[in-house]
Amino acid sequence: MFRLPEGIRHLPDHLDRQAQADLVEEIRLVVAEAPLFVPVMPGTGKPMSVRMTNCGSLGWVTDKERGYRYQPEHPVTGKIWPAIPERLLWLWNDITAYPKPPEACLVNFYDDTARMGLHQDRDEQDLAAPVLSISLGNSCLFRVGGLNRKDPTGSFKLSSGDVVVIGGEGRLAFHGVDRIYPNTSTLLKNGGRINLTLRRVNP
DNA sequence: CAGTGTCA
DNA sequence: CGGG
Repeated sequence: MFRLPEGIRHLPDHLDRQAQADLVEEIRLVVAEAPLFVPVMPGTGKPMSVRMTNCGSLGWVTDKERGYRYQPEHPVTGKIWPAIPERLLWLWNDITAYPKPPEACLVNFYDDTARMGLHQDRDEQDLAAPVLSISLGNSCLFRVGGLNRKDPTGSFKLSSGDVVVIGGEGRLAFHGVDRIYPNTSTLLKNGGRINLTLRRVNP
């Protein structure tokens, strides 16, 4: 039997179509300034299947030598990240009510074959802050486990406009994306899925 | 022997 | 399955 960890809340269809389209437009501007890059595994340098960028005062990056970390600059252009769009800050306040604003908004782009293996979000110093996840575009199968990699897992579908809050005991739960369902949304004209995750890094 | 990896 |  699998129980979703306490602190992980799925808010289906939280954003209406217009709100989703507005976010996509904002993300287009972010990507124009901070181009998508291919993250690689620490140590091996093996590329991941997603492409990513960030906005905020800090962005999550990874490379072969230095591994996972947050830094103020884009790893390719060396420029500071664009600001987090205001509507995302409103959403963070509305949903989490966390007293400090997010410092990083990780933008993950999944093409229809991309996946994300089970992992924990533990590169943030402030583990008391929740992570807020927003799904745009094609649906995906999202998998959640427990605090240990081998704990039992369960999965559910995430659709465009869904929001997931990952906090409390679920904050360090393993999670990942098993697969993208092609042609399940018309929001992104070139297909794929965008996931935005808002994170507080410093306590 | 793990890995925000891959394949059957 | 197997790089580092």
